[in-house]
Amino acid sequence: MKTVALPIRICQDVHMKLSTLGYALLGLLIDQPQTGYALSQNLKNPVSFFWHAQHSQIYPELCKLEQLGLVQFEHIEQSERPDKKIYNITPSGLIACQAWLEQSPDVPKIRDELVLKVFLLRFAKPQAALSMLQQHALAHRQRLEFFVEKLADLEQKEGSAIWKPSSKWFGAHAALRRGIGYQREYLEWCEWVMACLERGF
Amino acid sequence: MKTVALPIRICQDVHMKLSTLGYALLGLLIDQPQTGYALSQNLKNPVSFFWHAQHSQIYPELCKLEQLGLVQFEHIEQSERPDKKIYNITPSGLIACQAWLEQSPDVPKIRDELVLKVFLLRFAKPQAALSMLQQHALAHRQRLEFFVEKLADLEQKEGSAIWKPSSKWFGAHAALRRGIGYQREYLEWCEWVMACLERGF
DNA sequence: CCATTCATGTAATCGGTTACATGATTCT
DNA sequence: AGAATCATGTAACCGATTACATGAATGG
Repeated sequence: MKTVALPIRICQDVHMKLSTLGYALLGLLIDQPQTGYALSQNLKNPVSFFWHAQHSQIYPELCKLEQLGLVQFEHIEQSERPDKKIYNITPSGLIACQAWLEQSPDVPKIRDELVLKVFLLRFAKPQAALSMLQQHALAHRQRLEFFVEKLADLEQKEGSAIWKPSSKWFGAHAALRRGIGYQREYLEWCEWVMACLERGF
Repeated sequence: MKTVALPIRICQDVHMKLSTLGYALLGLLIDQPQTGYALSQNLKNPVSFFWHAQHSQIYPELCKLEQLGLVQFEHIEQSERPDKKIYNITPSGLIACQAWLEQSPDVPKIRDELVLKVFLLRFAKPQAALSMLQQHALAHRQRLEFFVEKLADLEQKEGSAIWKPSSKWFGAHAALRRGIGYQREYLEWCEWVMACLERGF
């Protein structure tokens, strides 16, 4: 039996599997053609409270998307800045991203170090456990405040547009609401655990 | 050139860094000496709503802990079952685990595919997005119900002991409360997004 | 003088998943 | 006859993080 060397396959198959990062990049490129650098800024703390990535992951992923024919780039020479590549999404990239958007993802399994520690709480000194929890609760409170501020900013700038699912700002609005709900609930739980500890053994 | 075989280093340094899984295993071994197999059952879905691992990760990790002197094992020969190794935590293992327990972990960065999809919602067909969300919400509702049932079981079996931080059941109680709060909040958010979609564009 | 921004990449390593591998016993 | 339980391991792979590498311009 003989195998034939296949040419690079321009993949228009909607059912192929990309990493989530790949789809995230496609999604950001629907909005705007941009460089890998700009994409890495978009996916950097704290703008992305739902997905993040380093440039060292983004550049190779863009190469992969390009080889699959899901994005294209234009090389721009610059004199005072390093040259750059502006990436565009292709029609098949758009189709692939939309197909992904319409599939319900698996419910992610939680892996949370603090919950693990609380599970093992009885093996720690109560005082040390309490101050550990206080520190952690503080971090959550700060994140919560950060999200609340961001939402207030967005509401002020964009007004009622943030409520329309077709608007450019709905996505950020929804993500911020998720972040606020998550942090608030987490904080309440931390306070519940601390109250149990203070009520005593 | 000749290499000299170094003796195995028994590490008593409290400040060394293990993976979270390593500490999880140590914590479970404080409770009870047990085999790698039993540990993998403990860290298997759905008993662990906060940390999980496969046996292929657990066996090598136990070797590492043993080489560091944090656990020991006893080889048990069996006739009707495969031979097994029963692991025990050592005094330095206990110290290392307690030191870890008392440190506040970094607040984990959320990486949630559904939130990413909702962020990009305007690029999907509204009908498809709605049914995707309905499916996802259903999965969260089921997990929520599962946790609620588990908590009811625990409460019934162990009574008021689950409220004492020093009790064996407090950890599971707290973890279940966290799971319930998390799923409930998530579900409410899904419903909010769906309501926005239904209210229209 | 030093840090930051723009801009792109590679290499090493780590944590985790999936699959491969073996093999007796017990339950359906 | 086939699946599940007990029991232990290895190997390949993938996604993500950290560090290495370069280099000009701008701002404090």
